Amino acid sequence: MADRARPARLDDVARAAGVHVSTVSRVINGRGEVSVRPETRERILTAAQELQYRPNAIARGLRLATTGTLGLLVPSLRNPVNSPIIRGAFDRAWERNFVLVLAEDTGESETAEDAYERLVEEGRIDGLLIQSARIGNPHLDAFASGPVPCVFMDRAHPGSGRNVTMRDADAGRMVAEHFLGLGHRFLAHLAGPVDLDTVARRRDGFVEGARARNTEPLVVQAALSEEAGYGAMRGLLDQAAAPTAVFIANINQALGAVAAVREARVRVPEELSLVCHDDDPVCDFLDTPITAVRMPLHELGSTAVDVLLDQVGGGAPRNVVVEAEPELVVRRSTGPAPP
Amino acid sequence: MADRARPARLDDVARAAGVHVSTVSRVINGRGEVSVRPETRERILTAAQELQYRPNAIARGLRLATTGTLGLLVPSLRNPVNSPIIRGAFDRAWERNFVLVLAEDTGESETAEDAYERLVEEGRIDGLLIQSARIGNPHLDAFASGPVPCVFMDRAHPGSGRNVTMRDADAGRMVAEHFLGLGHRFLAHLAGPVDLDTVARRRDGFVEGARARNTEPLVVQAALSEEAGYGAMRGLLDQAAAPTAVFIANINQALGAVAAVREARVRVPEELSLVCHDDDPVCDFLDTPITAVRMPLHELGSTAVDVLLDQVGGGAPRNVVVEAEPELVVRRSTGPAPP
DNA sequence: CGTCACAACGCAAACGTTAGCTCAGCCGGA
DNA sequence: TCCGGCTGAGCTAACGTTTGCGTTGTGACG
Repeated sequence: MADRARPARLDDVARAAGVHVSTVSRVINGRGEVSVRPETRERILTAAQELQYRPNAIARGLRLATTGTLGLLVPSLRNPVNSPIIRGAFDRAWERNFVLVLAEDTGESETAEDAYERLVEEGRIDGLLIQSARIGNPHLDAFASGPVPCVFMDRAHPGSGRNVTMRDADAGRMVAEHFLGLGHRFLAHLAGPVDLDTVARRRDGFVEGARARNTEPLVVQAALSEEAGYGAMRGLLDQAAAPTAVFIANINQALGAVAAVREARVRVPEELSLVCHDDDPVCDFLDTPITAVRMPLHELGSTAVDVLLDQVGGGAPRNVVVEAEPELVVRRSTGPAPP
Repeated sequence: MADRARPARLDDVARAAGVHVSTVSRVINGRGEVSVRPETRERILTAAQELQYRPNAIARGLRLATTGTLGLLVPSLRNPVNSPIIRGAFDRAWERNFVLVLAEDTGESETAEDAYERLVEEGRIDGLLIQSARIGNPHLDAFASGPVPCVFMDRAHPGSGRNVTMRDADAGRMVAEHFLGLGHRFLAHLAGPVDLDTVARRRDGFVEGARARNTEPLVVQAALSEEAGYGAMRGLLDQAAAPTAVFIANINQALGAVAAVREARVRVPEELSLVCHDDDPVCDFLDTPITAVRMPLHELGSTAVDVLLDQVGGGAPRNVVVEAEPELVVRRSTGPAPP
């Protein structure tokens, strides 16, 4: 019914209100201090309303050299941990009147550079969020010094001076203290690849927390996958003196580890306490629901957007650690140390 | 080092090559049949290369009234089922030289219309993908008849004539046949809300498959949540004559249902066989890994993009069912019927 | 009554592309 | 030799906004 045929332009509104386009423009996005008669303003506003006028973002983008769009480069749309971050970023961006375009860095050949070309060099975005940058990507520095502001979230890009991270060390420390408080003395950490700074910080916090009470935890490394978690946990259980409490680096490892524990018929939490980093809906529905540390992922996304927009607005790049504390969600996989 | 200060424009390339901008434009995105001397063409091309020229997407968008951008409206970034769809859409869009902007319809107040305004009415996108539209949204018809093409994926919008769906009925039928093949005679389906067409088709296929062998399955409805799955499964188990095989509508329900089964100390698959719709990494890591039907979600996303771009290119809207067959991933939760 | 300041708007040039039209040469054929 | 057609470009007007500047008209003030 409504003549959707051609969306109304500034000119249409101007004609309808009997004024010039420039006046309409000023009234519509003037911040109040435009000198225009109240009566004229009213006329313009109602005309705009009736014609359902919406400013064309593309034309405005061309004129203002700013698109109202942010890019989000994610390592994998597969990993469920990403969604709260994406969501957090999306929500805040939306709130602040920006839209988000997606790009995926699958790690294959040149996908990151391809994304960079398509988004940054073609002028589609005002700022770029890089989530968990693939470490060692030689183009990262180029991104950081490129024509549009960018911010690295979760995994930092060392030396870039524009990282938004979480209190990973506190998470590790928190888990260590939880274990120690339950009387455990032989702790272990199933760590991920420690060239990931986020993984390294978790480990450091855990180790530090244990040492503060004169305990040296065992640390083993494994990839962040189910298979690796399975293998690493088997290794731990086969030891002469097996640990009584294990902190697992992420949910995927944890799923594998739990399978290994089940296979070995070790009882949780009577004989072994488990904590997993990254809370996930699944944690609630394993045979024994697993205690997990919930990171402020949503806040990570939203503050990353804030920090980025600060840069877009002309602010200097800076490193930020999101304030929110990691939270330990205690379920049934942790209990007092065996006697 | 490279003077990122100001990205090269068409004009810069023209000056460098000693020709007019229009010639550069023609050479750069001409499809070959432009009449220009090979020598000139060469000169332009190398100049563009040296200046690292990239066409400005915004300016081009304004001129061509086409943005090279597609919108993706998703119901929730939380639901993990969405990610393969998003990924599929993203991949194909990227392949076909489109970028994807995200919008979330949280279901609160006016988020869908808000997204519509920001994306469609402000002219940011050339087409809109609507994933699992919230049923009953009064604006859906407006979307369908709006100024930019749109396509509904997964959940159809009845009568819109632009739905991309999967072979849901075949999925249901396949599960029924699997059960029947194992000798089960008392089947049940834990269905979702059947006002969702996708849920209804699954159910119909299941029922039909059972009836084809003269068995009338029990169908109960519950919300697509863990709690509802838990409750519904309790109800089934409490029955005088409990079913020996249950087809569960989605992964969330399944997690709740599995918890109920565990609590009731019913052995799977000895006493009860379970199949869950929607395969998920979790399925592998439950105490007894659960047989699931894997839907071609990635294909759903990619063909939705194809169908949409067809419309964008001027093609008439149409309904499409993605060809790929649902696949039954047999795990340990299904076995022969108890004697 | 002349001048001046200021309010209230119009004009036009940009932003970077693209495409229809124009136009100068040049070659071939009558 | 003249004309027509073709090749290889250039010119220019858009696309829809924004904004610095120019131009009116009005009231106040000396």
